[in-house]
Amino acid sequence: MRDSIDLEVSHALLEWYDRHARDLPWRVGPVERAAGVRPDPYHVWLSEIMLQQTTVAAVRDYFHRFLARWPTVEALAAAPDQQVMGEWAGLGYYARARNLLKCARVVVEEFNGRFPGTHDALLKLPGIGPYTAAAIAAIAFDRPETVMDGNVERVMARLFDIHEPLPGSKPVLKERAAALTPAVRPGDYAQAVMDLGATICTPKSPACGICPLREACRARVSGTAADLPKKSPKKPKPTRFGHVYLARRADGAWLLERRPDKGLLGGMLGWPGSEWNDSPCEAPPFEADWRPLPGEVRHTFTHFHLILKAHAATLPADFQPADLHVVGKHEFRPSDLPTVMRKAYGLWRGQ
DNA sequence: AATGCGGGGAG
DNA sequence: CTCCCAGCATT
Repeated sequence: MRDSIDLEVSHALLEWYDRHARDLPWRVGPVERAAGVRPDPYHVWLSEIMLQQTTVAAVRDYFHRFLARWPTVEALAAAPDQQVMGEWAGLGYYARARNLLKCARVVVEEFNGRFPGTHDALLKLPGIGPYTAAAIAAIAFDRPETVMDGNVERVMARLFDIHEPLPGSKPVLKERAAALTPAVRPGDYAQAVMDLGATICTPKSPACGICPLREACRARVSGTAADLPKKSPKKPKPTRFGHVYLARRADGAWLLERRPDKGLLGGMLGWPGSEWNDSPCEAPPFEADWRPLPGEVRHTFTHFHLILKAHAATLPADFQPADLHVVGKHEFRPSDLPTVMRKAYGLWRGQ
């Protein structure tokens, strides 16, 4: 049951949000919102998928490009897979892009192009988990759902001075967040907590002095805000090594592989090469006059560091190995490549 | 409950 | 360097 403290907190947050809400491309302006205009579910969904484990700054341009190229969910559903993967290239977590397309096609084929408006129905769609289902239901459909993301976890841990480390504390944090979720304007409230976490209640050196919740915050009283939430220690990242091979034909075409859908960089284009192991092992995809490119590629993935040596060769214009894609000189866009592969191309350009 | 999965910005 | 980000799918 909501007590008066809860009401005070959610009211203070909404009031703060009305004055300080960030102007984000997937939001409707305050004037429209006051007139009862809801944001487009397609825009909300697209932004929420992009924002999974990704900062607003990184998402902004991608969101505009996707919307310009595919203005509706029908347009996106009809897009060729490789176009969508290419447009997603550089944003990371490529399973999101594969699930984005799957989801768009389900929405078009099974829901007549309209996103379902309940948490449970949204949760069944590809790429939509508990957080995103709650966010879309609250923001686009005005449902009183409680969103739980990294921001909300941090704000709740501090507001209630919870010292139990994540992820064990998740149920308690969720309970606290649910108790604060108001019946009115749940979508604005959800975005208010996340805005607060992104701009005031930040991971390091939070701006407690200007926080709208400073009176209620128990961690501020204890002086523990900057140390919360506590997290269980994480494993160190090993370093792996490998080789990549940049083959260019005399006609300017490049030889690339499409990586399998499962696993690292799944579904993306990349240079053929060796496995990535503890020790480097050369593995040219075919016989050629390979020359080493100066320098090396250094890149860090979620769970390991990678050091790549790159090799280049020039081949006859009619050369075409069976298992590689030939990408013509004028179709080849480095921006279609994931970042590590883009870095390897950078070595070739800089040679 | 643990693990795999990108990339960039802040400190 | 380390940490974190509007997490999800899989095992």
